[in-house]
Amino acid sequence: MRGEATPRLREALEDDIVAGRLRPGQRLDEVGLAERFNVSRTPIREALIQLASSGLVEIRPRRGAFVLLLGPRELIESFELMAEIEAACARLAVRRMGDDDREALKSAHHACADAVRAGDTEAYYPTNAAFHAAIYAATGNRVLAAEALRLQRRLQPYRRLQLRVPRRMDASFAEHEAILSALLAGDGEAAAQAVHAHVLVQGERFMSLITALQDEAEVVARAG
Amino acid sequence: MRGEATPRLREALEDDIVAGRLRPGQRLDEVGLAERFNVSRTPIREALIQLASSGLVEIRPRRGAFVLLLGPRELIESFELMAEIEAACARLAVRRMGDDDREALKSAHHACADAVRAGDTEAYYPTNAAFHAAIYAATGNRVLAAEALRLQRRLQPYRRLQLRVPRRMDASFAEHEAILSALLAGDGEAAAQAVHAHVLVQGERFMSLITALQDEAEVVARAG
DNA sequence: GTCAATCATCTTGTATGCAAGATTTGACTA
DNA sequence: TAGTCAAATCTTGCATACAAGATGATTGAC
Repeated sequence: MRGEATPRLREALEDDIVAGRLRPGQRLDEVGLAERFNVSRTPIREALIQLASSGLVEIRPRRGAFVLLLGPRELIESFELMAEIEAACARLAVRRMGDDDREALKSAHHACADAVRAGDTEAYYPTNAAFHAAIYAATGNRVLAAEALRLQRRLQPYRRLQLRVPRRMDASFAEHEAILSALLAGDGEAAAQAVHAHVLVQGERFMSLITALQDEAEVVARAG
Repeated sequence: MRGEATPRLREALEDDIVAGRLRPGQRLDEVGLAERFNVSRTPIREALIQLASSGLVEIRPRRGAFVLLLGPRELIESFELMAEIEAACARLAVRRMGDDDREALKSAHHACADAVRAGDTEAYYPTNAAFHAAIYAATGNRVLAAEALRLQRRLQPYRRLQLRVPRRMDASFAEHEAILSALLAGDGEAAAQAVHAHVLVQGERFMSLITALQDEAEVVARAG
């Protein structure tokens, strides 16, 4: 049990945030978390600091830690950044991917297809994330892939809301199909543009959802 | 003491690393740093964790913290990521920058010119960084700009070595000039390509320097 | 009855203590 | 003489303690 508390806590909290069990805006009480995980405040603090650095948590000095709540502007900007990075990934992937990368892409796409056929929105999140991750990996650039993954996780809580939009899952999957064919056809520019649009459309359709989320989170923040 | 030890320590250590006073590969002893800054190990640890998350320090569990030493592959990959992000910045900057952004770019460029005219390599680092930062800011996307700045700082210790190459400063400045004209002319694609090449060339010319640095750092690591 | 100020309480930020793993040193053996 | 194993030492990781700022409640004044 010695020497692995902090990483374990970081992963547990990260999962809670990414999976939506901890909502944006919610306060993260050090003592409460320490009791819940049966550790002292020290490793909790260290985990929170790491989460703050990776952009999932916001630490306000002397006021505590909160699940990061991105405002409308920051959300749009984050999705724009994500779109640019994923487009770059697509361009590089076309130039460098090997047969194993191609297989991984197809396999991830099929997993998405299963979720869509089953109409299982909940199952679509991870398969969707895996499809995008397969593109990152196909670049052969681990630093780039790690960076893309970091941003992906940061936005995951908000994507989750996005997919509540009716028919969004089907539209998303159709876009995946276009991306995949461009990638396999070796058309880097087409793949880049398709990915860019695919990511950006999520950010642009957010405005109404954001305000709803903001209200919701403020209630949570005040209640907690 | 007041509640500002950790941020102060983080900035101090970050400056030391970025400025090259702490070398890549060097060990960062918690007790030693605590004594040097007259604080306990706690804020030191928290600062180190933050630096690790932002990619300047590597923490090996139970073995201590070290100034991050990027290997050849990671360096190449990092510069490629930087090139992609800066290219995206250039594209967006062309579409969105205002007159104040244009002025800031010109002003930063003139500061670079001064350093070049004086042949002052040491003064060129910050002006060069400021010129690039002006491009990030001109995108109007703060999230993107913050991300670009983070990567810039991460690579700063290595850029410093890069500029030791003879005539590199002049070549860099000439490339800046091409970038600036493309930006001011409103040619996003040209600006993006110029920036991309400008950043990537630094990574590609590194191979010989890297090995030198690796040896140097290993000596430091063993001596310390 | 409402607003403000002060005081009690709670929470964070830093210091210190302690145990377990890592490193180093020294002795013993091949 | 070189290599290996073991014990002592050092360092980290977590727990606990304490002080200062933030929050909230209560009381007093208007």
